[in-house]
Amino acid sequence: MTWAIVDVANFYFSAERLFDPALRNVPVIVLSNNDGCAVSRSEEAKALHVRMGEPVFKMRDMIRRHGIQLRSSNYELYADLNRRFNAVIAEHSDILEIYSIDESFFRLPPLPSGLGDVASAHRLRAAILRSVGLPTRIGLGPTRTLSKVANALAKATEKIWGGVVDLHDLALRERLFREWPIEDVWGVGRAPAAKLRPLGVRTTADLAALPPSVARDVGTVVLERLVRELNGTECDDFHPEPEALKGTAVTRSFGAPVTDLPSLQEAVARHAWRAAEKIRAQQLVATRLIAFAHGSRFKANSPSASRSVRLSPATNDPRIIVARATGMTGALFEPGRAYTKCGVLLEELGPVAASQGDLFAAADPRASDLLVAVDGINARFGRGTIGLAAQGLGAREFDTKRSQKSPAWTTRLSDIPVAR
DNA sequence: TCTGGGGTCCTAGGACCC
DNA sequence: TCTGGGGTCCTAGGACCC
Repeated sequence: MTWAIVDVANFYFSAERLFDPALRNVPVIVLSNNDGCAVSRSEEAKALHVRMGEPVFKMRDMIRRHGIQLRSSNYELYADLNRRFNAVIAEHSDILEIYSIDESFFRLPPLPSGLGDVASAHRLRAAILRSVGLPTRIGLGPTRTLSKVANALAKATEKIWGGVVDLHDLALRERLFREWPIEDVWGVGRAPAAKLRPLGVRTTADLAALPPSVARDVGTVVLERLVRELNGTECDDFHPEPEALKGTAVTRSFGAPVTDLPSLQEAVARHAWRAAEKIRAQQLVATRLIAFAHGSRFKANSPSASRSVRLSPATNDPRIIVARATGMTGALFEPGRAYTKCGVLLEELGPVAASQGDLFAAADPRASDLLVAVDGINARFGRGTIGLAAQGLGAREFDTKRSQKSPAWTTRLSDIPVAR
Protein backbone atom coordinates (compact mmCIF):
# COMPACT_ATOMS: atom_id res chain seq x y z
CA MET A 1 0.00 0.00 0.00
CA THR A 2 1.16 3.49 -0.73
CA TRP A 3 -0.13 6.15 1.54
CA ALA A 4 0.33 9.74 0.42
CA ILE A 5 -0.36 12.98 2.20
CA VAL A 6 -0.22 16.45 0.73
CA ASP A 7 -0.12 19.63 2.77
CA VAL A 8 -0.20 23.25 1.66
CA ALA A 9 2.86 25.28 2.61
CA ASN A 10 1.93 28.08 5.07
CA PHE A 11 -1.67 27.59 4.01
CA TYR A 12 -3.44 30.64 5.46
CA PHE A 13 -0.63 32.91 4.32
CA SER A 14 -0.45 31.29 0.87
CA ALA A 15 -4.22 31.77 0.53
CA GLU A 16 -3.95 35.46 1.45
CA ARG A 17 -1.08 36.02 -0.98
CA LEU A 18 -2.98 34.43 -3.84
CA PHE A 19 -5.18 37.50 -4.37
CA ASP A 20 -2.99 40.20 -2.88
CA PRO A 21 0.28 40.97 -4.72
CA ALA A 22 1.31 43.31 -1.90
CA LEU A 23 1.97 40.25 0.24
CA ARG A 24 4.64 38.82 -2.05
CA ASN A 25 8.21 38.67 -0.73
CA VAL A 26 7.38 40.52 2.49
CA PRO A 27 6.94 39.34 6.07
CA VAL A 28 3.27 38.48 6.71
CA ILE A 29 1.49 37.09 9.76
CA VAL A 30 -2.02 35.65 9.64
CA LEU A 31 -3.73 36.00 13.01
CA SER A 32 -5.95 33.66 15.00
CA ASN A 33 -9.55 34.54 15.78
CA ASN A 34 -9.95 37.78 17.70
CA ASP A 35 -6.65 38.88 16.11
CA GLY A 36 -4.85 37.24 19.03
CA CYS A 37 -1.89 35.10 17.92
CA ALA A 38 0.23 34.24 14.90
CA VAL A 39 -1.19 31.11 13.25
CA SER A 40 0.45 31.29 9.83
CA ARG A 41 3.61 33.04 8.64
CA SER A 42 5.28 33.83 5.36
CA GLU A 43 8.87 32.58 4.96
CA GLU A 44 10.04 36.18 5.44
CA ALA A 45 8.19 36.35 8.79
CA LYS A 46 9.71 33.01 9.84
CA ALA A 47 13.13 34.40 9.01
CA LEU A 48 12.43 37.21 11.48
CA HIS A 49 11.77 34.51 14.13
CA VAL A 50 8.05 35.14 14.40
CA ARG A 51 6.96 32.08 16.36
CA MET A 52 3.84 30.02 15.83
CA GLY A 53 1.21 30.94 18.43
CA GLU A 54 3.03 34.10 19.55
CA PRO A 55 0.55 36.75 20.77
CA VAL A 56 0.44 39.92 18.69
CA PHE A 57 0.79 42.31 21.60
CA LYS A 58 4.24 40.86 22.32
CA MET A 59 5.33 41.53 18.74
CA ARG A 60 4.09 45.10 18.34
CA ASP A 61 7.64 46.45 18.25
CA MET A 62 8.89 43.95 15.71
CA ILE A 63 5.81 44.41 13.55
CA ARG A 64 6.41 48.16 13.35
CA ARG A 65 10.19 47.88 12.90
CA HIS A 66 10.00 45.42 10.00
CA GLY A 67 6.73 46.60 8.49
CA ILE A 68 5.21 43.16 8.95
CA GLN A 69 1.84 42.83 7.22
CA LEU A 70 -1.04 41.47 9.30
CA ARG A 71 -4.17 39.65 8.20
CA SER A 72 -7.12 38.33 10.21
CA SER A 73 -8.17 34.74 9.50
CA ASN A 74 -10.53 34.47 6.53
CA TYR A 75 -12.08 31.03 6.90
CA GLU A 76 -14.51 31.46 4.01
CA LEU A 77 -11.52 31.87 1.69
CA TYR A 78 -9.56 28.96 3.18
CA ALA A 79 -12.56 26.60 3.05
CA ASP A 80 -13.13 27.45 -0.60
CA LEU A 81 -9.47 26.91 -1.54
CA ASN A 82 -9.54 23.63 0.39
CA ARG A 83 -12.43 22.52 -1.80
CA ARG A 84 -10.51 23.53 -4.91
CA PHE A 85 -7.22 21.77 -4.21
CA ASN A 86 -9.03 18.62 -3.12
CA ALA A 87 -10.81 18.61 -6.47
CA VAL A 88 -7.38 18.50 -8.14
CA ILE A 89 -6.16 15.70 -5.85
CA ALA A 90 -9.33 13.74 -6.61
CA GLU A 91 -8.38 13.80 -10.31
CA HIS A 92 -5.00 12.25 -9.48
CA SER A 93 -6.03 9.64 -6.88
CA ASP A 94 -8.44 6.80 -6.36
CA ILE A 95 -9.05 7.33 -2.64
CA LEU A 96 -9.11 10.75 -0.98
CA GLU A 97 -9.49 11.57 2.69
CA ILE A 98 -9.67 15.21 3.71
CA TYR A 99 -7.74 15.28 6.96
CA SER A 100 -7.70 18.97 7.83
CA ILE A 101 -8.14 22.40 6.27
CA ASP A 102 -4.72 22.12 4.59
CA GLU A 103 -3.94 18.38 4.40
CA SER A 104 -5.39 15.37 2.63
CA PHE A 105 -4.44 11.72 2.60
CA PHE A 106 -4.81 9.98 -0.74
CA ARG A 107 -3.69 6.96 -2.70
CA LEU A 108 -1.79 7.23 -5.97
CA PRO A 109 -3.11 4.92 -8.68
CA PRO A 110 -0.47 3.36 -10.93
CA LEU A 111 0.20 5.53 -13.95
CA PRO A 112 -0.06 3.99 -17.43
CA SER A 113 3.17 5.77 -18.27
CA GLY A 114 4.95 3.57 -15.74
CA LEU A 115 6.10 6.59 -13.75
CA GLY A 116 6.86 5.80 -10.12
CA ASP A 117 5.05 7.20 -7.09
CA VAL A 118 7.56 9.98 -6.60
CA ALA A 119 7.18 11.20 -10.17
CA SER A 120 3.37 11.07 -9.85
CA ALA A 121 3.59 13.09 -6.65
CA HIS A 122 5.65 15.76 -8.40
CA ARG A 123 3.04 15.91 -11.16
CA LEU A 124 0.29 16.42 -8.60
CA ARG A 125 2.21 19.25 -6.91
CA ALA A 126 2.63 20.94 -10.28
CA ALA A 127 -1.08 20.50 -11.06
CA ILE A 128 -2.18 22.07 -7.75
CA LEU A 129 0.22 24.96 -8.23
CA ARG A 130 -0.98 25.54 -11.78
CA SER A 131 -4.73 25.32 -11.25
CA VAL A 132 -5.15 26.61 -7.67
CA GLY A 133 -1.91 28.53 -7.12
CA LEU A 134 -0.95 26.88 -3.84
CA PRO A 135 2.51 25.43 -3.04
CA THR A 136 2.41 21.94 -1.51
CA ARG A 137 4.62 19.14 -0.15
CA ILE A 138 3.91 15.42 -0.42
CA GLY A 139 4.95 12.53 1.80
CA LEU A 140 4.75 8.88 0.74
CA GLY A 141 5.04 5.71 2.80
CA PRO A 142 3.64 2.26 3.54
CA THR A 143 1.58 3.49 6.53
CA ARG A 144 -0.30 6.62 7.45
CA THR A 145 2.29 7.56 10.10
CA LEU A 146 5.23 7.02 7.74
CA SER A 147 3.61 9.19 5.06
CA LYS A 148 3.09 11.88 7.69
CA VAL A 149 6.73 11.73 8.75
CA ALA A 150 7.71 11.74 5.07
CA ASN A 151 5.63 14.88 4.62
CA ALA A 152 7.45 16.57 7.51
CA LEU A 153 10.76 15.49 5.99
CA ALA A 154 9.65 16.82 2.59
CA LYS A 155 9.12 20.17 4.29
CA ALA A 156 12.58 20.10 5.85
CA THR A 157 14.36 18.96 2.68
CA GLU A 158 12.36 20.95 0.14
CA LYS A 159 15.45 22.69 -1.31
CA ILE A 160 17.22 19.36 -1.90
CA TRP A 161 14.43 16.98 -2.88
CA GLY A 162 11.85 19.37 -4.27
CA GLY A 163 9.02 18.78 -1.80
CA VAL A 164 8.44 15.03 -2.14
CA VAL A 165 9.81 12.30 0.16
CA ASP A 166 9.07 8.57 -0.10
CA LEU A 167 9.76 6.44 2.99
CA HIS A 168 9.16 3.01 1.51
CA ASP A 169 12.89 2.31 1.44
CA LEU A 170 14.05 0.83 4.74
CA ALA A 171 17.65 2.00 4.40
CA LEU A 172 16.53 5.58 3.73
CA ARG A 173 14.20 5.41 6.70
CA GLU A 174 16.97 4.23 9.00
CA ARG A 175 19.27 6.98 7.83
CA LEU A 176 16.73 9.80 8.13
CA PHE A 177 15.27 8.57 11.41
CA ARG A 178 18.64 8.84 13.14
CA GLU A 179 18.52 12.61 12.58
CA TRP A 180 14.82 13.14 13.28
CA PRO A 181 13.82 14.06 16.87
CA ILE A 182 10.78 12.27 18.33
CA GLU A 183 9.06 15.60 19.06
CA ASP A 184 8.71 16.05 15.31
CA VAL A 185 6.88 12.76 14.80
CA TRP A 186 3.13 12.96 14.25
CA GLY A 187 1.40 11.84 17.44
CA VAL A 188 4.34 12.35 19.82
CA GLY A 189 3.47 15.35 21.92
CA ARG A 190 5.16 16.87 24.91
CA ALA A 191 4.00 14.30 27.47
CA PRO A 192 5.23 11.11 25.77
CA ALA A 193 8.44 12.87 24.69
CA ALA A 194 9.20 13.80 28.30
CA LYS A 195 8.65 10.20 29.38
CA LEU A 196 10.71 8.76 26.53
CA ARG A 197 13.76 10.95 26.90
CA PRO A 198 14.92 9.48 30.24
CA LEU A 199 14.76 6.06 28.58
CA GLY A 200 17.29 7.24 26.03
CA VAL A 201 14.69 7.50 23.28
CA ARG A 202 15.59 10.71 21.47
CA THR A 203 15.46 10.06 17.76
CA THR A 204 12.82 8.48 15.59
CA ALA A 205 15.23 5.57 15.09
CA ASP A 206 15.23 4.98 18.88
CA LEU A 207 11.44 5.20 18.94
CA ALA A 208 10.99 2.75 16.07
CA ALA A 209 13.33 0.30 17.82
CA LEU A 210 11.20 0.30 20.97
CA PRO A 211 9.30 -2.97 21.62
CA PRO A 212 5.57 -2.17 21.18
CA SER A 213 4.76 -3.45 24.68
CA VAL A 214 7.24 -0.97 26.17
CA ALA A 215 5.69 1.80 24.09
CA ARG A 216 2.32 0.90 25.56
CA ASP A 217 3.65 0.94 29.12
CA VAL A 218 5.36 4.30 28.66
CA GLY A 219 2.42 5.87 26.85
CA THR A 220 -0.91 4.39 25.87
CA VAL A 221 -2.16 2.16 23.11
CA VAL A 222 -1.81 5.22 20.88
CA LEU A 223 1.98 5.23 21.27
CA GLU A 224 2.09 1.48 20.70
CA ARG A 225 0.26 1.86 17.37
CA LEU A 226 2.55 4.70 16.43
CA VAL A 227 5.64 2.51 16.97
CA ARG A 228 4.12 -0.29 14.89
CA GLU A 229 3.26 2.14 12.11
CA LEU A 230 6.83 3.50 12.11
CA ASN A 231 7.91 -0.07 11.35
CA GLY A 232 5.55 -0.44 8.44
CA THR A 233 2.61 -2.22 10.10
CA GLU A 234 -0.68 -0.51 9.27
CA CYS A 235 -2.86 0.16 12.32
CA ASP A 236 -5.30 2.50 10.61
CA ASP A 237 -7.12 2.61 7.31
CA PHE A 238 -8.44 5.29 4.97
CA HIS A 239 -11.62 7.05 6.05
CA PRO A 240 -12.87 8.39 2.72
CA GLU A 241 -16.34 9.09 4.09
CA PRO A 242 -16.36 11.58 6.95
CA GLU A 243 -17.43 9.92 10.20
CA ALA A 244 -20.60 11.19 11.83
CA LEU A 245 -19.94 14.13 14.12
CA LYS A 246 -19.86 13.09 17.80
CA GLY A 247 -20.01 16.54 19.34
CA THR A 248 -19.74 20.13 18.28
CA ALA A 249 -18.64 23.34 19.94
CA VAL A 250 -19.13 27.02 19.28
CA THR A 251 -16.86 29.14 21.44
CA ARG A 252 -15.42 32.62 21.03
CA SER A 253 -13.17 35.01 22.88
CA PHE A 254 -14.71 38.43 23.43
CA GLY A 255 -13.40 41.50 21.63
CA ALA A 256 -13.71 43.26 24.99
CA PRO A 257 -14.26 41.70 28.46
CA VAL A 258 -17.87 41.16 29.53
CA THR A 259 -18.93 41.92 33.07
CA ASP A 260 -22.74 42.00 32.93
CA LEU A 261 -25.12 39.07 32.75
CA PRO A 262 -27.33 40.30 29.88
CA SER A 263 -24.31 40.61 27.56
CA LEU A 264 -22.98 37.21 28.58
CA GLN A 265 -26.37 35.63 27.98
CA GLU A 266 -26.65 37.30 24.61
CA ALA A 267 -23.24 35.95 23.57
CA VAL A 268 -24.11 32.46 24.80
CA ALA A 269 -27.44 32.65 22.96
CA ARG A 270 -25.63 33.48 19.70
CA HIS A 271 -23.27 30.51 20.11
CA ALA A 272 -26.14 28.20 21.09
CA TRP A 273 -28.08 29.25 18.01
CA ARG A 274 -25.09 28.59 15.77
CA ALA A 275 -24.41 25.20 17.41
CA ALA A 276 -28.03 24.11 16.83
CA GLU A 277 -27.75 25.32 13.24
CA LYS A 278 -24.60 23.22 12.72
CA ILE A 279 -26.19 19.98 13.89
CA ARG A 280 -29.41 20.65 11.92
CA ALA A 281 -27.31 20.93 8.77
CA GLN A 282 -26.20 17.35 9.39
CA GLN A 283 -29.61 16.01 10.42
CA LEU A 284 -28.44 15.40 13.99
CA VAL A 285 -29.96 15.92 17.40
CA ALA A 286 -28.09 16.46 20.69
CA THR A 287 -28.59 14.75 24.03
CA ARG A 288 -26.25 16.87 26.11
CA LEU A 289 -25.78 20.62 26.29
CA ILE A 290 -22.92 22.39 28.03
CA ALA A 291 -22.50 26.13 28.49
CA PHE A 292 -19.37 27.73 29.90
CA ALA A 293 -17.78 31.10 30.51
CA HIS A 294 -14.39 31.99 31.84
CA GLY A 295 -11.96 34.83 32.32
CA SER A 296 -8.37 35.14 31.14
CA ARG A 297 -6.41 31.98 31.75
CA PHE A 298 -3.26 34.08 32.07
CA LYS A 299 -4.54 35.77 35.21
CA ALA A 300 -4.82 34.31 38.69
CA ASN A 301 -8.32 33.96 40.17
CA SER A 302 -10.13 34.33 36.89
CA PRO A 303 -13.71 33.11 36.92
CA SER A 304 -14.35 29.78 35.23
CA ALA A 305 -17.59 27.84 35.32
CA SER A 306 -19.70 25.50 33.26
CA ARG A 307 -23.08 23.83 33.52
CA SER A 308 -24.40 20.85 31.65
CA VAL A 309 -27.86 19.46 31.11
CA ARG A 310 -29.37 16.39 29.51
CA LEU A 311 -31.75 17.15 26.65
CA SER A 312 -34.68 14.78 26.68
CA PRO A 313 -35.91 14.19 24.11
CA ALA A 314 -32.78 14.82 22.06
CA THR A 315 -33.22 17.98 20.01
CA ASN A 316 -31.76 20.46 17.52
CA ASP A 317 -34.46 23.06 18.16
CA PRO A 318 -32.79 26.42 18.85
CA ARG A 319 -35.75 27.57 20.95
CA ILE A 320 -34.99 24.83 23.46
CA ILE A 321 -31.20 24.93 23.18
CA VAL A 322 -30.92 28.72 23.46
CA ALA A 323 -33.33 28.87 26.40
CA ARG A 324 -31.51 26.15 28.34
CA ALA A 325 -28.10 27.66 27.54
CA THR A 326 -29.02 31.17 28.67
CA GLY A 327 -30.66 29.70 31.78
CA MET A 328 -27.44 27.90 32.68
CA THR A 329 -25.49 31.09 32.02
CA GLY A 330 -27.59 32.84 34.65
CA ALA A 331 -26.67 30.06 37.07
CA LEU A 332 -22.94 30.16 36.45
CA PHE A 333 -22.54 33.95 36.29
CA GLU A 334 -20.75 35.68 39.16
CA PRO A 335 -21.45 39.41 39.40
CA GLY A 336 -18.51 41.78 39.29
CA ARG A 337 -16.18 39.46 37.41
CA ALA A 338 -14.67 39.87 33.96
CA TYR A 339 -15.33 37.17 31.38
CA THR A 340 -13.19 36.89 28.25
CA LYS A 341 -14.69 33.87 26.55
CA CYS A 342 -17.83 31.77 26.51
CA GLY A 343 -19.20 28.89 24.54
CA VAL A 344 -21.71 26.14 24.00
CA LEU A 345 -21.09 22.45 23.35
CA LEU A 346 -23.58 19.95 22.00
CA GLU A 347 -22.65 16.34 22.67
CA GLU A 348 -23.91 12.80 22.24
CA LEU A 349 -25.18 13.59 18.79
CA GLY A 350 -27.33 11.12 16.90
CA PRO A 351 -29.30 11.04 13.67
CA VAL A 352 -32.70 12.75 13.75
CA ALA A 353 -34.21 9.71 12.07
CA ALA A 354 -33.23 7.44 14.98
CA SER A 355 -34.12 9.80 17.82
CA GLN A 356 -36.69 8.84 20.39
CA GLY A 357 -39.64 11.10 21.11
CA ASP A 358 -41.15 12.06 24.45
CA LEU A 359 -43.46 9.39 25.84
CA PHE A 360 -45.77 11.91 27.49
CA ALA A 361 -45.85 14.85 25.09
CA ALA A 362 -46.45 14.74 21.38
CA ALA A 363 -43.90 16.67 19.33
CA ASP A 364 -45.26 19.77 17.63
CA PRO A 365 -45.53 18.76 13.97
CA ARG A 366 -45.04 22.39 12.93
CA ALA A 367 -41.59 22.63 14.56
CA SER A 368 -39.65 20.99 11.77
CA ASP A 369 -41.44 23.09 9.12
CA LEU A 370 -40.56 26.21 11.07
CA LEU A 371 -36.88 25.28 11.31
CA VAL A 372 -36.68 24.38 7.63
CA ALA A 373 -38.10 27.83 6.83
CA VAL A 374 -35.69 29.56 9.21
CA ASP A 375 -32.66 27.73 7.81
CA GLY A 376 -33.87 28.50 4.29
CA ILE A 377 -34.10 32.22 5.04
CA ASN A 378 -30.63 32.33 6.58
CA ALA A 379 -29.14 30.30 3.75
CA ARG A 380 -30.61 32.68 1.20
CA PHE A 381 -30.13 36.05 2.87
CA GLY A 382 -27.11 35.35 5.05
CA ARG A 383 -26.43 33.88 8.47
CA GLY A 384 -28.16 35.81 11.23
CA THR A 385 -30.95 37.25 9.07
CA ILE A 386 -33.48 35.62 11.35
CA GLY A 387 -32.97 34.42 14.92
CA LEU A 388 -34.27 34.62 18.45
CA ALA A 389 -34.72 37.84 20.44
CA ALA A 390 -32.33 36.43 23.09
CA GLN A 391 -29.47 36.74 20.61
CA GLY A 392 -29.83 40.52 20.47
CA LEU A 393 -29.47 42.61 17.36
CA GLY A 394 -26.52 43.87 15.37
CA ALA A 395 -22.85 44.20 16.21
CA ARG A 396 -21.74 44.35 19.84
CA GLU A 397 -18.60 45.46 21.60
CA PHE A 398 -17.87 41.92 22.72
CA ASP A 399 -17.89 40.56 19.17
CA THR A 400 -14.72 38.81 18.06
CA LYS A 401 -12.16 41.16 16.48
CA ARG A 402 -11.24 40.62 12.84
CA SER A 403 -9.84 43.99 11.99
CA GLN A 404 -7.51 42.93 9.15
CA LYS A 405 -9.77 40.58 7.25
CA SER A 406 -9.26 40.23 3.53
CA PRO A 407 -12.27 40.15 1.15
CA ALA A 408 -14.14 36.94 0.33
CA TRP A 409 -12.28 36.87 -2.99
CA THR A 410 -13.82 33.65 -4.24
CA THR A 411 -17.15 33.29 -2.47
CA ARG A 412 -18.91 36.67 -2.61
CA LEU A 413 -19.87 38.32 -5.87
CA SER A 414 -19.17 41.84 -4.61
CA ASP A 415 -15.63 40.82 -3.54
CA ILE A 416 -14.47 39.15 -6.72
CA PRO A 417 -11.14 40.66 -7.83
CA VAL A 418 -11.17 42.89 -10.88
CA ALA A 419 -8.42 42.50 -13.48
CA ARG A 420 -7.47 45.49 -15.59
C1' DT B 1 -4.36 46.44 28.28
C1' DC B 2 -3.69 42.75 24.72
C1' DT B 3 -2.83 35.38 24.42
C1' DG B 4 -7.84 30.91 18.81
C1' DG B 5 -11.20 27.38 17.86
C1' DG B 6 -12.77 22.77 17.07
C1' DG B 7 -12.25 18.14 16.96
C1' DT B 8 -10.92 12.83 18.54
C1' DC B 9 -9.33 9.34 21.55
C1' DC B 10 -7.74 7.21 25.88
C1' DT B 11 -7.41 6.35 30.87
C1' DA B 12 -8.36 6.44 35.73
C1' DG B 13 -11.53 6.20 39.06
C1' DG B 14 -16.02 6.02 40.98
C1' DA B 15 -20.69 4.10 41.01
C1' DC B 16 -23.21 0.38 40.40
C1' DC B 17 -24.50 -4.49 39.45
C1' DC B 18 -24.68 -9.56 40.74
C1' DT C 1 -9.07 -8.42 64.72
C1' DC C 2 -10.99 -10.41 60.70
C1' DT C 3 -14.94 -7.92 55.40
C1' DG C 4 -14.83 -11.15 47.76
C1' DG C 5 -14.50 -11.14 42.96
C1' DG C 6 -15.59 -9.69 38.65
C1' DG C 7 -17.90 -7.16 35.63
C1' DT C 8 -20.05 -2.65 33.06
C1' DC C 9 -20.90 2.08 32.53
C1' DC C 10 -20.16 6.91 33.08
C1' DT C 11 -17.50 11.07 33.68
C1' DA C 12 -13.72 14.20 34.09
C1' DG C 13 -9.54 15.28 32.59
C1' DG C 14 -5.64 15.00 29.78
C1' DA C 15 -3.30 14.30 25.54
C1' DC C 16 -3.03 14.73 20.80
C1' DC C 17 -4.10 16.81 16.11
C1' DC C 18 -4.64 20.97 12.82
